[in-house]
Amino acid sequence: MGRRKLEMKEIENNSARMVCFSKRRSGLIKKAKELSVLCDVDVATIFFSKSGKLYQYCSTDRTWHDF
Amino acid sequence: MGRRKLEMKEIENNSARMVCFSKRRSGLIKKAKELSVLCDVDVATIFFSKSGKLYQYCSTDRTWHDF
DNA sequence: AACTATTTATAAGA
DNA sequence: TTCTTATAAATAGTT
Repeated sequence: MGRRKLEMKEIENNSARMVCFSKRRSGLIKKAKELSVLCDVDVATIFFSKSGKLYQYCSTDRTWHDF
Repeated sequence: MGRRKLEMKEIENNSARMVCFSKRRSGLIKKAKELSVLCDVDVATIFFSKSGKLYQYCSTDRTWHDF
């Protein structure tokens, strides 16, 4: 979607890649929430970013524990 | 999207709910793959279905091990 | 952080 | 259940 069709390869420009990550990450989580509600399914999603950050989403809203 | 806007609550009809789960699950995984490629991020997603089935996707394509 | 032109996802229908 | 298509939703580039 969007003004132009994107080629499916890494976005070279740093800020453009970060913006894309932010937008698509929230889009994916929105979809996960919808799927969870519509189909009564639990969904967990984890993102490991290039910069070493970890983002996680879980539809059951459980607390997260590391080892 | 689609012919009509869906209300955000569990789909009561069993076959309709299963069809929706199947479609949206593959849609979500497609989005996860795209995000992974475009933003050079690893993504893992796990679905726990009502019937007890577990579906998982990971962009790094690692093998899956249970405890 | 908003907007909007377009592309994409998908709910119903075939 | 697989394919189609009308419509809703996501989002790339812009402001």
